[in-house]
Amino acid sequence: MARRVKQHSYDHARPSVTVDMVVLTVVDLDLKILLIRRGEAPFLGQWALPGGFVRVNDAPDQGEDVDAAAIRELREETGLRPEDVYLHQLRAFGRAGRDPRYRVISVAYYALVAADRVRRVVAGDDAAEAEWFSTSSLETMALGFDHPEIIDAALEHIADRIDGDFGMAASLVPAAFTKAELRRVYEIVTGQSYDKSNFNKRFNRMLEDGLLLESPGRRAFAGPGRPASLYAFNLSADED
Amino acid sequence: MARRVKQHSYDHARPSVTVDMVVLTVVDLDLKILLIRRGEAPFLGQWALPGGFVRVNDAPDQGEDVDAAAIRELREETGLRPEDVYLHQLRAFGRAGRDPRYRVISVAYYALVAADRVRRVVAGDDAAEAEWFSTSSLETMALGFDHPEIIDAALEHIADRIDGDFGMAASLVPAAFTKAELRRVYEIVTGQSYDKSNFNKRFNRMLEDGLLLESPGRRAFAGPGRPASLYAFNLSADED
DNA sequence: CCAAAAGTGTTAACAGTACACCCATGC
DNA sequence: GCATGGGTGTACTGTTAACACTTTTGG
Repeated sequence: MARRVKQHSYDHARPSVTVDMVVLTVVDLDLKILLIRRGEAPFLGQWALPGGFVRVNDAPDQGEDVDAAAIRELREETGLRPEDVYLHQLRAFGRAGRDPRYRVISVAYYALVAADRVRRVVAGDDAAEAEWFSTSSLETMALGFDHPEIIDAALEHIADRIDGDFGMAASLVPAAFTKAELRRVYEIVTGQSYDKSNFNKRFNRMLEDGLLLESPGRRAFAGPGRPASLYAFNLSADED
Repeated sequence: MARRVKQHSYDHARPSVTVDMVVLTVVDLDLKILLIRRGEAPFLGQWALPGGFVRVNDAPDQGEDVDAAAIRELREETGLRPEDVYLHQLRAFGRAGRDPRYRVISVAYYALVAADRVRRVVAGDDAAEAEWFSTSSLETMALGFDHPEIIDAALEHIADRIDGDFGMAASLVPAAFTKAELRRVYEIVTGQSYDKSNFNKRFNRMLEDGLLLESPGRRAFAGPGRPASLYAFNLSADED
């Protein structure tokens, strides 16, 4: 086994590193994911996750943080800033052969965003088109790379954690929302159904604990039934 | 912004990618972590996490999977095989400057292993020495790189998840163990204390559910008190 | 009045908590 | 016997789950 590393040089081959973004929003009682249609090989013309290379160099600044690359890609492809979303690193995906061209290791992130904060969807410079798809329609699509695996892992991770992390639900709901809207977000993300009364009891506890605030007297706009009260997350409160 | 990627070549700079291993075991009522004393720059002579470069190339096989690199490093530095441990990817650490030499992105893994499965500790070819340290003694040590951050993230991740993942506790306990031994593992990993009676009730439920098996009639060896019964995890049962 | 959606109350089952107590063994 | 650790029982409490019910709006 050869000695691999000397003091200020290296003789091992390096992989490319990318970030892949699983950007999700809830709209029309459905969980939607942002995909881009690839404008380049490989998988030209197929849908795939937005993302791109982490910009690195060896000296002196070494380029951007991997987290910064995720934030940059998010802004380039959606116009969203990190304070508008719940952004979290999922994990690295590093199977050999996952990119047929050359060795690429990808760090996957997911971003949860409320539908009313989605301003524009801009195709980046390696994307021809961008579009929101229902996550339930993905099975029939031929996505590029190992992106189906990344998406599945992200959806499972989110479904497992949203019940214990108010920030996740908060990021998927408009600034002012009704109890029913919040409940539907939980139902859509986890796939479970939540009893209205029992959910409201949890909701009321969060109000008492100061995690939620009543949005001043206003009510949701007209529909067939009784108008609902509006609430907002208390962003200055600590969770738990 | 320049076009970056053509069909079968690339013109962007690449980072090195390493795996870092947080290898933990419980011994003497303490959670211990395996560290190696670095035999090379940077941080020569300081303690750091075991790990090494992911071996990649561009064609045709592209080298080893990142997961395979973690398994290889584990075996090289501890002699442990993946079936002897609970091995899990934590996440990627990719801050610029985390390695002072050149740009290195690291994928961190943690491995939980029972003290009786630890056979030997072998220093790899870039490590001079290897030793187990109490995790509570790390604050006073000057570890290399961003390894304190990685270790903190791993310990927090494990403490948050061990209560819901029997596999983690199972990997930290010998093949046959007593209720008290298992309880102490939970206490040491989470930092909480568990009421003996209440823990036994959970334990007995796991017995009824077939997740645990009574180890035939044998008893733990001598001490001042009453000998305890021995149990084993039912590895063929599905968790939940 | 009726339909639809918001919101409340009631009950039983279950799991977690805090204890007190008994059992088996070495010395 | 007594100290030490293993093991059980009980009463209290809070949370969840299932379901029935009332309230407020538009048509």
